[in-house]
Amino acid sequence: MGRGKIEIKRIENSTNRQVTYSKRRNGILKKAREIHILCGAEIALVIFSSTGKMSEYISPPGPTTLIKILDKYQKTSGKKLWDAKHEYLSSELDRIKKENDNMQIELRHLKGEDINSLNAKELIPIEEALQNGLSKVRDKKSDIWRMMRKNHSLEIGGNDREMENGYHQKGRDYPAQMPFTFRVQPIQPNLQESK
Amino acid sequence: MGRGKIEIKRIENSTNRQVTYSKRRNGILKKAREIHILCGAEIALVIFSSTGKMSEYISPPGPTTLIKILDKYQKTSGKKLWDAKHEYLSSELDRIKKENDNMQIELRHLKGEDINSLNAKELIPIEEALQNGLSKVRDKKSDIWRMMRKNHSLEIGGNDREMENGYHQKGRDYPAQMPFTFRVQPIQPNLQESK
DNA sequence: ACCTATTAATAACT
DNA sequence: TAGTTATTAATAGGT
Repeated sequence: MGRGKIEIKRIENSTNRQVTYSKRRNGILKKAREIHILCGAEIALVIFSSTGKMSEYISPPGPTTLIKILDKYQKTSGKKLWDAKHEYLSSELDRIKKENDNMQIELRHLKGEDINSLNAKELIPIEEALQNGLSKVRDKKSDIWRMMRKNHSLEIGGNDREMENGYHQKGRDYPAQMPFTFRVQPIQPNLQESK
Repeated sequence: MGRGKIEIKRIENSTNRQVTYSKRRNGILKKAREIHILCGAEIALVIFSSTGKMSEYISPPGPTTLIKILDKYQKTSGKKLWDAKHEYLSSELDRIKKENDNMQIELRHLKGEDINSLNAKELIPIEEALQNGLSKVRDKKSDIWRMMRKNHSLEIGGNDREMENGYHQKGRDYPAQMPFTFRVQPIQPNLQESK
C-alpha cells in the first residue's frame, strides 16, 4: 500500500526506517484502538522504536489494566512474569484462602448452619465437638464462679482491671442453673481482632 | 476498507463482532510483525477477545522478551508493575491472614480450647453459640433418624459403604434424649486442614 | 509534514 | 466457519 510494493525485511536506510516506523506505529495504535472499540477486546500494546522511544496502547482505560491483562496473560499462557517472590506470595495467598474456606465451613457447621446437606455420619463429629466444647466452657465458667465466691471478690481473670465498680455484692445467691448472668459492666470489646 | 465504510463504535451484532475481531486481530498481528522486521522495533502485544481468547505477538523472540519489555516500560513510564502487583498480593495476604487468625481463635474457643484467659463475660456468647449449634445439629440428626426409620433402612447417606460391621442391630432402642450415639466407627479425622 | 499513486486490509456477502 | 470481492484505509516514495 504505497507507491510501490515493499518486501518485509529490515529497512536499511535509517531515515527511511524512522519515517516508516513513525507511520506504521500510528497505524498499529489506531488499529488497536479500533479493535478495542469495535469488538470490546482488551488489548495491551507496548512498542519501543530502535532508538528507544516508547509508545503504548492499553485498552480498558485504567491504571491497573495492564497489570490485569498481564495477569490473565500468565494464567492463559502459563508463562511466568513475576519472579519467585511473587510466586511465593501468590501460592501463599491461595493456600491461606483454602484454609480460610475450610475454617469457614467448620465454623458454620459448629454453629449449626449449612448442615442440611450433611448426613448422620458427618453430623456425629460435629455434635461431639460441640458437646465437648460446651462441657469445657461450662466447667471453666463454674471454676471462675467458685473462685469468685471463695475470694468474696468478683474480680474475673487476673489481669482484668475493668471489673471494679458496683461489683462487690458479697453473699449474693446465684441460681444453680445459670450461675452467671452479668447484667452489669461496661461492654468489653469483642474477642475478635487480636491484630 | 470494505464493501462499505463503518463507524468506529461497538459492533452490536455479536456474530459480526466476532468475525471482525478475528480479521482485525490477524491484521494487527501482521502489522506488529512487520513493524518489528522493517524497523527493528521491540513490540509486546497481548489481546483478549471479549470471549476471553488470547492472542499475542512479542517481538524479539525469546522467553524473557516480554519481561524485558515490561521492565523497560516501567522505567520509561514510571508506572509500577511488579511493585504494584507485589503490594497488592502482600496486602491481600495480610488481610486474609488476619481473617484466618480470627477464625482460628473462634474455632478454638468453640472447641473449648484456649479458654483459660477468658473471663465469664467472654464465655457467655461462646456457650450460647455452642448450645445453639448443638440444638441445631441434634435436630438435624433427629430428622435424619426419623426419615431412616420411616424407610425401614439404616443406610446413612447414599454413598456410605463403611457402615457394615456390627451395625444392623435391628430393634435396638435409642434413649429419647440421645437418639444417635454411634459408639462405633473408625474415628473420623478431625475437620481441620483438608489441605 | 504533506501528497497521492498504489498496495493492503477488510465489510459485506456467499 | 472459510472464501470472494468491492471498497475503504494505510502507506511508500516523492515534494
